Amino acid sequence: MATLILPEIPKDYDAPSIEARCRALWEESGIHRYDPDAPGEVFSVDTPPPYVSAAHLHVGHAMSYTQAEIIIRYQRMKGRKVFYPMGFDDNGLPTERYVEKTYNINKRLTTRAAFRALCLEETRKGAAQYEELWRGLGLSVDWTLRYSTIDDHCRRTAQKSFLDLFGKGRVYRSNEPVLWDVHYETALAQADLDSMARKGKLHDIAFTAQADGSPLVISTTRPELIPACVALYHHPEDERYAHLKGTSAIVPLFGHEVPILTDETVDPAFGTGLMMVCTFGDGEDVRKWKRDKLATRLVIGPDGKMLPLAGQFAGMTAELARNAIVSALAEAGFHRKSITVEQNVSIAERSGVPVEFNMAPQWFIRVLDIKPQMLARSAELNWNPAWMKVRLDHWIEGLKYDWNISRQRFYGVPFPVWYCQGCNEPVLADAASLPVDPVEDPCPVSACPHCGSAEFRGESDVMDTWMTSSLSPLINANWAETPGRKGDMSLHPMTVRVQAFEIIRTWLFYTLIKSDAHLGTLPWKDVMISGWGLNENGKKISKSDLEKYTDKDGYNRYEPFGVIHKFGADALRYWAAGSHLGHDMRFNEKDVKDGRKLAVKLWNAARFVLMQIEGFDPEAPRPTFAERQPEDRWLLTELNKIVPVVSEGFESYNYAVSRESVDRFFWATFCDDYLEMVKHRFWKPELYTEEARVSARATLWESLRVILGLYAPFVPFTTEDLYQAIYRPVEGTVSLHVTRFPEFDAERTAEVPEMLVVGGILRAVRQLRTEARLSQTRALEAVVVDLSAASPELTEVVQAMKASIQAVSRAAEVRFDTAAYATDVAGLTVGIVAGELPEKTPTA
RNA sequence: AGGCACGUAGCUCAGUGGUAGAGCACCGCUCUGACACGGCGGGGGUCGCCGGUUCAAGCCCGGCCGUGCCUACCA
Repeated sequence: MATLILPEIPKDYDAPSIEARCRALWEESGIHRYDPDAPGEVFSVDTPPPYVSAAHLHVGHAMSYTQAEIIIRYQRMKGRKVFYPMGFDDNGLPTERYVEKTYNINKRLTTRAAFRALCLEETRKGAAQYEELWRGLGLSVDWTLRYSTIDDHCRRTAQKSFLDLFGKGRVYRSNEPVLWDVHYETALAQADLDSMARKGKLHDIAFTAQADGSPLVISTTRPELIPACVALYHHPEDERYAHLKGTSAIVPLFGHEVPILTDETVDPAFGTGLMMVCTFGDGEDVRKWKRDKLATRLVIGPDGKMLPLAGQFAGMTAELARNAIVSALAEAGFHRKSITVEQNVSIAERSGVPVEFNMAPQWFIRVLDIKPQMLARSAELNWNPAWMKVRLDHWIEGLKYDWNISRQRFYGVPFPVWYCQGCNEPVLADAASLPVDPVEDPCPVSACPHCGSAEFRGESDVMDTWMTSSLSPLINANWAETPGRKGDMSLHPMTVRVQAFEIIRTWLFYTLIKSDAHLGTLPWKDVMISGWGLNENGKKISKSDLEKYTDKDGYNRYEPFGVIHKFGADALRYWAAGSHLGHDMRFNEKDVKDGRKLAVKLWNAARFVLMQIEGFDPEAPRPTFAERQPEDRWLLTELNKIVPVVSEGFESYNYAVSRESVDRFFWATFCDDYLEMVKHRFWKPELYTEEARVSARATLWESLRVILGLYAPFVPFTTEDLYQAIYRPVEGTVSLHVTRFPEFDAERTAEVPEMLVVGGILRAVRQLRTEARLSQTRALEAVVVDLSAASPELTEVVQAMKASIQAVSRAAEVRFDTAAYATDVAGLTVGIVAGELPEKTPTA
């Protein structure tokens, strides 16, 4: 059998060329492609479709996507059939605004189809940038499974979802007070709200009792809603106001009469204990309005300006009207006092302006009735980390409104609905015709089945963007049965949802709703929730962070392409694996340098191994484990020990535990100790048998291979490139990433107690060298071992390990004599004899 | 206001009952035949504070303080 000619590995670690080689290999070999017919269990991943128009990519994105991908690579190496698609979200306000701005177009002069074409074009550009980053990071996405929430398949799926929910009675249309964004002039869902703390003024305002003209003082932070006042309330047991029961009050300035009612939720201790209820100040007003059938007096319009009911204040913004009304009240003698208070106001997440209520017919998905069911679904899910579950549970418990899915915007997935102009009944699209746009497409029926009218109007509202993205598992599984689309319903439920924590209440919650409503199942078995990569000050990475901090090469510190360019993709990935799942992590370049160091160290360790094993034939029989040298048995045992630890870390999404374990072994045990020891066998052949070298070569060959496997999910480029050069010619597998992940070897578990002695002497000699100011590698005349206090067993071990002791000491001989320095082995003391310094420079 | 997470060496973070850890930074020594993007050694912490349980607590329990996030109708 011919000896294998081992390859030369370039001396310098060159990340860009390594990455280029690997990317080409992965692309050509198609190893990331999902093959439904392959054997094995499926591991499918529902990963966030980013907003392409947002395009502010930073290292935080790289972090969370990488954390998930590390697990995916592991699962692939465990032999699972990986289904890893990538989508892009191009619905919603961000895209609409972006395209409007970029092309400077007037939406009223274009059609949705034309607008959609522009969005698709922008999506294509934006997605290309994302794709380049994902590929650059080594994400093993199957790009043939790509989807875009604007494409026909996704629109079809979203519209099918609507039809199905309509058929099941889960969707309804109603003219209700809805949360309203006065900036973008659209309805919102509860999940689209944010809150903002600010200082406000609490005003005491006098109403007038209808019965006797006495003043009734209420406290309000929203005096501009006084014209909208429809009732006063007090607590039913508040004796101060008991006599008002059944009477009414006159609203100051505006003069209309409102009833005085009671409600348990009124806090008698707040303000005067008397409150006004308006159309509509908050959700509580809406609740009382519904329950007590109060009058309706809308005073704030869809654009946030005061309506005619506000009288002289009509046309003002609510903000302006607030001050103007207070002044008018003061002049008229109704204003009593004002105090400054801290208040929390609800704002629209997208526009940042305080939300108002508006009334318009909207489509809703009924969710309030299934809160307990959703909490049960939450409990069924395998949450990683487990404590993220309460975030969803709290959200579900706090839900107050059904999910409003109507948006009064131009662009998005249309509702597949027309309305009869005669009786206003909705007519739904045919399932077979999806996707449709009712603004442009004709109504599927020629006469209304209810009233016979032939006039129809297509719904011009579009769906909430989450209506589509909440279907990602069903988009992937081709629930809509789009022809030519990969994937089928055997993929649903998927294995794991991967996302960050801030979209638990939206993406995660809505997806649970959809799979439950459509199919009565969970959308996935597991969820993996990542934290955020923060800037150096521990804050969210902002746009200005991405504008500042640019170095002389033009690379921004938080910008992933720049980081990859400077340190390599593996370095950035390694950094990403440093935070425990779900925890935020501050980004520092110096921490990325650690990743770079690891990659370089791996490279050099591999080069070293190749140098030492020259002449090794990987296909020839190797010594059994029992036949190996003690150092070799020890190394293989230590390596074998970490394999289950690493695997269990990955299985439970705790990649950080896995990384730490491999790191400790690789740096300390393998490089610092074992490689240093094993050198001697090759450099001092006269002290060792050929069997000892054969044992070393076999051990180096095998252990490097396992190390590459263990590190493969973290640093896929470096490990792959080394695998290609060293092991592929022997093993024949196209890529390291489709080889089997290292497995625990039940035979390689023998402890090697001799190594405790050798290790103890190694540490002692290193210490003694430092104290004597000697280089660690300088040859010593002798290492002195004092066995006077040693047990017979210890003495025997020392004798047997004499060559190793000499090796780790780099000493010309081992002397048995008295010595003072205590090792960490009981009964064993050592010393060193430096001897003459070798002449370095030639003598004259 | 409630919930969750966090508070461990100058910095970033490990450490789920048994004598305080890593990396970076710092101070020495070392350019030795894988690697100076390296190696060896060292200094540095009353583990936020106060109680409790235990033979034993950074770790468990209670309370407080601080930070971040989530939730919340105090009009």
